[in-house]
Amino acid sequence: MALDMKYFEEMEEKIPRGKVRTRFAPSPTGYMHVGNLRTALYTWLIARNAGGTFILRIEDTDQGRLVEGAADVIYRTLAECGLNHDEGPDVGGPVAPYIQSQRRDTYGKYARLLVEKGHAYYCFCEKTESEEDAGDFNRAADPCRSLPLDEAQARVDAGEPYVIRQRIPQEGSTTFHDAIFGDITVENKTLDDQVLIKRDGLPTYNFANVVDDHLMGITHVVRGSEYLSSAPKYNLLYQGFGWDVPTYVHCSPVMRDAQNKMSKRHGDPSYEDLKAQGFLTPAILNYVALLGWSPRGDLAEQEVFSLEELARAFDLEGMSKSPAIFDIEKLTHFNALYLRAMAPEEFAQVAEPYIREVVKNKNLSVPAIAALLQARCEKLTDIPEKVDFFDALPEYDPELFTNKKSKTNPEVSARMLEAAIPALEGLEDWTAEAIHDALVGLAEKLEVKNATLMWPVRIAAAGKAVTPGGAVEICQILGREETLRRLHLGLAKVKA
RNA sequence: GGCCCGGUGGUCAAGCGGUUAAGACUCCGCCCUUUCACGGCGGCAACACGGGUUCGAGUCCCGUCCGGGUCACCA
Repeated sequence: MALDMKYFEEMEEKIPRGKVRTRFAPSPTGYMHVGNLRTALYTWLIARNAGGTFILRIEDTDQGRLVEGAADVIYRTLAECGLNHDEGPDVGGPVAPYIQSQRRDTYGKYARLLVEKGHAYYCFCEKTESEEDAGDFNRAADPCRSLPLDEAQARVDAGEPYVIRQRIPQEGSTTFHDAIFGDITVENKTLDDQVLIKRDGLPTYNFANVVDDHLMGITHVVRGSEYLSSAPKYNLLYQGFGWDVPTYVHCSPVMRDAQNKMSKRHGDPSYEDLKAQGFLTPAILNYVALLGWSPRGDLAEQEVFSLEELARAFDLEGMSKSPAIFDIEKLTHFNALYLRAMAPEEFAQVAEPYIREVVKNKNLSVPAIAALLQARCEKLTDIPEKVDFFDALPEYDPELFTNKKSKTNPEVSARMLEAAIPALEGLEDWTAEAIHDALVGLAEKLEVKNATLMWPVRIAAAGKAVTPGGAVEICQILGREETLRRLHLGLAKVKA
């Protein structure tokens, strides 16, 4: 069977050239790791920073690991994060298809081409797992390596099962360049004749990757540093085909602690999990971007970045070589920053479901409660436990009326509440200003500091020691009737 | 174990031969104050170790130690 050179020529002609092209190439597992998300982000940033093209490619060559609907998680996450792709399975593009399982015949053809060029060979051996595991498989001793091509071809034609292996030079060394790590050289004898085409006819990740990256015109190959050690083999593959080698960008991993990568298995949160924990997408992206990359020059001090700002500021120079430990506390800090930076209406909108989880009373104003919360929560999930007292006055200990700094105790509190009740009862308008003025005026009249009066009022109104907002805001939100009811209850409690 | 990579406070992270070694998170103290937050101010805390090179080394070289990755018909 002769090679159809026309096919290869046509494939070459389709390749877009002249612009930066990057690709995010996940294998569909059903969830988005934080590390994956960061890789996607960096890949997107490199493309956007250069005015290039960002491509999504699905790598599903492992038939044993297919997960139903897993690709949807990827589409949804990228869209939600604003990491829009210019080409991909769902939007098409000049070098479609973008799903590896649909490119099967391509890999076979290119593998055959490589065999023809002498950089790969058919292998009919069935090595046992123990042989492979022991690492004592001696490539040079593989009889298939030196099998004449026509002989091998005959066996293939006869239907004998085979794999195709890369023929690594026995001598010399291979040097490749990585944008983050610089030049790395390894001895060829430390490389093995890796399988390119599996017995089932599908390509291995390593081979499909090289073929697709070339055929899709990828200029920057961004991936995890776990691929650093297979990069020399990639180089040899590119050279074997006579293709230009892309710029490698190997990103160090996101760790859960000093020795373990973040992983689903250890129960580390995925992107979806973080959202469920009350984190905002832009805050997650911002934090994750800075985990492994830092801005230079004028921007060196900046820590809050929108996606657009990141795209403008991003550069390979700022990438870190060492692994970074994911710190939920710092993510929390970024989240708090984003929460506070929101317009009050916007915050009220995102906070509403969390407020309504515990505040069922429709008479209580969500925007008013949200206003108290905005500077007081770091995650949306902090909200419910902070505002539960609005709906129902909790059981509380009269000891709460005692506070040293405010100079209150049960006796003082009784006196304060007795004075506060008529003062509030007589108010014309139930506004924060009116309540504030009435109470401050009363404190002045009683010749006590504000806190001495405010403390018992707040405790009686809320029934808990720590509340978002002070006595004035709480009373205002509660409304006149409910406030007075609670103050009377408090008075009774403190006199008992 | 072989090969490859990495190593600045607890964490992220500036630094690219000459700095009192930035900044952020966390923690602590103070101020503000109607509790708590927010905000403001201040503080604790680091160049893994040993040799070189150099007038001078966190920055360059070598070694040691520690950590990670990889050695699949998984990606």
